[in-house]
Amino acid sequence: MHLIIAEKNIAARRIADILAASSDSSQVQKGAKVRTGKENGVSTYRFDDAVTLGLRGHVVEIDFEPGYSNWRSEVNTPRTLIDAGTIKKPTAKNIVALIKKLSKKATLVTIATDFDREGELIGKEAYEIVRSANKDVPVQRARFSAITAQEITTAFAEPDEIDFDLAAAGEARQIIDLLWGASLTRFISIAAKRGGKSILSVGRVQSPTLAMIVDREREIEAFVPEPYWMLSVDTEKDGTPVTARHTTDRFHDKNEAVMAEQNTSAPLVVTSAKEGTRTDRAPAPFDTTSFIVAAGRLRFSAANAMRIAEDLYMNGYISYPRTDNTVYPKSLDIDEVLKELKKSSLSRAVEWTQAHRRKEPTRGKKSSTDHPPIHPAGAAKKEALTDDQWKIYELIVRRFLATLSPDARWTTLKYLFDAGNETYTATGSRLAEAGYREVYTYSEAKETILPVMKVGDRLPVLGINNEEKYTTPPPRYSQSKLIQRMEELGLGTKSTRHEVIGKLVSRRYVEGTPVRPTLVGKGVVEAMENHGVPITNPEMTSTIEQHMEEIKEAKLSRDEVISESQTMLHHVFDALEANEEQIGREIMGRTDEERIIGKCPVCGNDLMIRQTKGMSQFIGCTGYPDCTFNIGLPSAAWGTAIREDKVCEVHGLNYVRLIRKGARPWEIGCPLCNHISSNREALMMMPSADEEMISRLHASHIYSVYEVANIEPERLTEALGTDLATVACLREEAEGVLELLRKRSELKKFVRKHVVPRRGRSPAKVAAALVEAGVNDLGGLASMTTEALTHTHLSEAEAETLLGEARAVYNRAILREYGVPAVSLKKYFEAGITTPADFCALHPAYLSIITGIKPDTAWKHATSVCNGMGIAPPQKVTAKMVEAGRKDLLEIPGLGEAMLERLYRAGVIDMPGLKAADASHLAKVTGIPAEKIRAFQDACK
DNA sequence: GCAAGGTC
Repeated sequence: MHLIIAEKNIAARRIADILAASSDSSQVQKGAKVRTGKENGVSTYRFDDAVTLGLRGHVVEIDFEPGYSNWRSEVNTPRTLIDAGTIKKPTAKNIVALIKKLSKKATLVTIATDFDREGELIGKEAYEIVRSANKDVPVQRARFSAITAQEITTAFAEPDEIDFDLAAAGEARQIIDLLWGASLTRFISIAAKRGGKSILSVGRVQSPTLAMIVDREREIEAFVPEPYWMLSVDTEKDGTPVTARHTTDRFHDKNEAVMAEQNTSAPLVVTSAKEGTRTDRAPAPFDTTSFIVAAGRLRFSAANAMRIAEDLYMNGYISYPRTDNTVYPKSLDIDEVLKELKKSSLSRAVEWTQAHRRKEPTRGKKSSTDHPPIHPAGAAKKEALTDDQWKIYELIVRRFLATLSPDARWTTLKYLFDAGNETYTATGSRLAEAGYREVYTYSEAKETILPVMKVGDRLPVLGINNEEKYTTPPPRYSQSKLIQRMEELGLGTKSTRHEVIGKLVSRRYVEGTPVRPTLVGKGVVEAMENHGVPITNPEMTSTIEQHMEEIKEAKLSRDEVISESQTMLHHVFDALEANEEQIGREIMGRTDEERIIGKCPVCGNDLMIRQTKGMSQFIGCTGYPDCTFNIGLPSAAWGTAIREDKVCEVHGLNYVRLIRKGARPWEIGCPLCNHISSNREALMMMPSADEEMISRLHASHIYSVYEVANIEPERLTEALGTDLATVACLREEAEGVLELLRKRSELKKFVRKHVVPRRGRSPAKVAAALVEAGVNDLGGLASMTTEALTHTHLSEAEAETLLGEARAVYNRAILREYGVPAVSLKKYFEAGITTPADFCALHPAYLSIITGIKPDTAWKHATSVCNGMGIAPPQKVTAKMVEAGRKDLLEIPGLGEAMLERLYRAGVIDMPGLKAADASHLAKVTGIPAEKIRAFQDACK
C-alpha cells in the first residue's frame, strides 16, 4: 500500500484526484475512482493501492519536559527554562494515530507537504511518526509548487528525499522561539506581578513588531510641527483657469516667501512647454502581503481579508492565499484560467483582457517555491457569494487580469513661467492608454488637463496665494503598512503576520486603527530596551535566518545554533535577574497610569479604576484609606473597565467603558455623571428627600443612599446644615431604602431565574411590573394570587409556576428563619411538608414518621415554627410516648403500619386518643371506614 | 498561563 501524506486535507484530496486520473488503469475510467472515506475522524482518499491523507499543518508541538509548568516554582525559575529539555507532543492525536496505523501496512510512503522550510519540518514530523510504527518502509519526498496535474505527476514520478538539514533548521527556530519566548514571558509577567489573562508576553516576532509601533509613537510625540509657505498664482488661458506653483516648492522662511510674493508681477510669460509620456506599469501578481494591502484599501482588516480569502480557497474559487511568490510558475495554465473565468460575473473584463493580452504576465520581485501567486481558480457568480466574499473575489480576479494586461500610458505636459523675477510651473497629465486600468479599477486615474500654451504666451495674474502650512508627523501604522514593514524586516511569515496585530491587541499592548501603543505596551518595550533584552530587535530574526541557512547547508549543526542562543539568553538573564524589582516597578508604574481617570473631587488625589479579586470593580481614590471616596461600576462580568481618552466637561474625569470579548463595549461615559444619575432615584425614595437636599449632598460629594446610611453623622450634619437628630432620622430612612432595594434586587434575581425571556417580555420587565404593583420582595410575591400575577406580562401557566416556585423558596426561607435546620428541612420538603402551616397543623408524631426525624426533634421544630407564627405550640411529644402508644395500637387486630400513619396524620397516637376520637370525623380525616374505626375503638382496653 | 508556526 502506498501512503501519501499531504500538509492539509484539501491538498490531499486534490493530489489524490490528479494521481488517480493519471494512473494507467483509471484513464479508461476518466479518473472517477477516488474513494473518499473517514478513518479515525480523518478524511482519506483511496485509489488503486494508494491512500492519501492530509495533516493539519504541524500535528506535533514542542514543549518543555514535564516539571516546568509552575510559573512560580522556586526551583524551576524562568531562567531554568533555558536549559530545560524539550519534548514533542501530538496536537492532532487522531491524525498521528491514523498515520501509525496505516504505516504498518505501507510498502511506500510519500511525504507531499508544502515546498517550503516549514513544510519540510512538517514532513519530517510525519516521517518520525511513520518510523515509530514501521522501521523499514521506504519514505520519499514529493516537491511541487502548485497542485496542478503537471507538477504533481512530475513530483511523484521523480521523487526526492526529505531534506533533514532543512528540517533541522526549522527545529532550531522552533526551540529558540520557545526558549526565549517562554522564559522572558514568565520573567516579566512575574516581575510586573501579572498573571492569568493579563500576562505580559514576549516573542521574537511580536516584540519587534510592538517596538515598531512604540517607536512610531515616540516619533509622533517628539514631533514639532514646522511652518512652511507655498506660493502659487492663479491665471487663465482661453477661459480655462490654471494654477501655477512657484518653482520653490516650500519656503521655510516666511520672509523669503513674502519677498517672492512681492517680486511676482504680471504678466506670466510661458518660457518652456514640454510634452512627455510616462508608463504606468501593470501591477505584479498578488502574494499574501500585497493582497492584504490591496484589500486594506477596500477597508478590509488584514485578518478579515485573510479569513475571506481562506473561505474562497476552500470553496475552490481562488488558489492558496498564503504565499510569498509574485511570479506565476510555468505550470500555471493561464489560458485555461481565463477560459474558466468567462463563466463568472466578470466575463466582460475577462474578454477585454483576452483581446488585449500583454506578451508575458507581469512579475514581482520575489519568486519562491511554496505556492503560486494568489490567482482565481474557479468562476463565481456574484449571487453565489456574500458581499464581502464577492469584493475579495473580484479584487483577486481583477488583479489577475491586470497582470495579463498592457501597461497604462500617460502623456504629460510641463510648463515654466516667468512672472517678474520669479519662476512658476504647472504640470498636467492625461491618460492616453488605459491599459490594465480598464480591468483593475481600484485606483482612480487622476488627470490634470492643462490648456495648450506655447512659449511666449503672456497670461494674466488673477491672484497670488501665499499659504502657511505645517509639517505633519509621520502617520501611525495602518494594519497593512505594518504587515508590509514586517515583511521588509523578515518578521513572521505569510501565514502569521496578520495574526500578530491580533495578538498585540489581545495582550492590550496596542489599540485602535491605525494602531497606537498602550502604556503597558510602551512599558514592556522600554523595560526590554533598558535592560538589554535584544528581543525587541528585528536583527534577532535575521540572525536566526542566517543560522538556519547555515544549518540547511550543513555548515552548522542544529545543536550548535541552539547552544549559542542559550548562552546569549543566559547573559540576558544575568542582567534581568539583577534588576527584577526595578523592571516590575517600571512596568507597573506605566500600567497604573492607564487606570487613573482624574482627580478625586473630595481630596484631590488620583482616582483609579480598581478590580477586586472577585468580579467587582470600582473607581477608588488613591488617597484611601484617608479618603474613602469611590464610585461603583457594574460587575466585571459585564466587561473590564478601561479608561477612554474623552474627558467629562463637568467633572474632568476620563470616560470609562466596559469591554468584553465578543460583546459590544458598554459605554459608561463619565463615571461620576453615571453614578449621580443612577443613584438619584434611590435618594429620592427617602421620604424626606427633596431636590434641595440632594444638591446639598452632591455639593459635599455624597451621591448614594449607601453613603447617607454609612458615613459619619458629623459629615452629614455639616453637609446638610442640620442637627444630629434630623440626621439620625435620615440615616434610618436611608437604611429603610437600602433594605427595600436589597429585597427588590433579590426579587429581580428570582424573577430572572424563573421567567423565560420572550420577545418583548424580558424578566426585567416582569420585575418592574411587580414593583409597580407594590410587590417588593419574595414574601410579597408568594402571597399574590395567580390572577394578580397575570397582570405582570405572564400567562396563567407561567404565573402558576412562578408562584409555586416563589412560595417554595419563601417558605423555605421562613422556616429556616424560625429555626428549622437546613438538613431537616430537606427531609420535610421531600415528605411534602413545605409550609409553616403544615408544621402547625400536623401532629409531631406524624412529622416524625414520614420524615424519619426523631419525635422529640420534630416536636421541637413544630414548636419553634408555631412560636414564630404566633400560634399556640403543640403539647410536648417524646419518643417514649410515641413508642408506647404505637406498641399499644399495633396490638389491635387489623391495625397495621399503614393505618398507623393515617391515624398519626389525624393526630391520634395512642389508645386513649383513639378511644376519645369521634369515629365519623376520624373516618373522614383518615379515609378509614367508620365501622372499622369503631371496631378498633371497641378493641381498646 | 508562555513562542511561532502550521491549518480549520
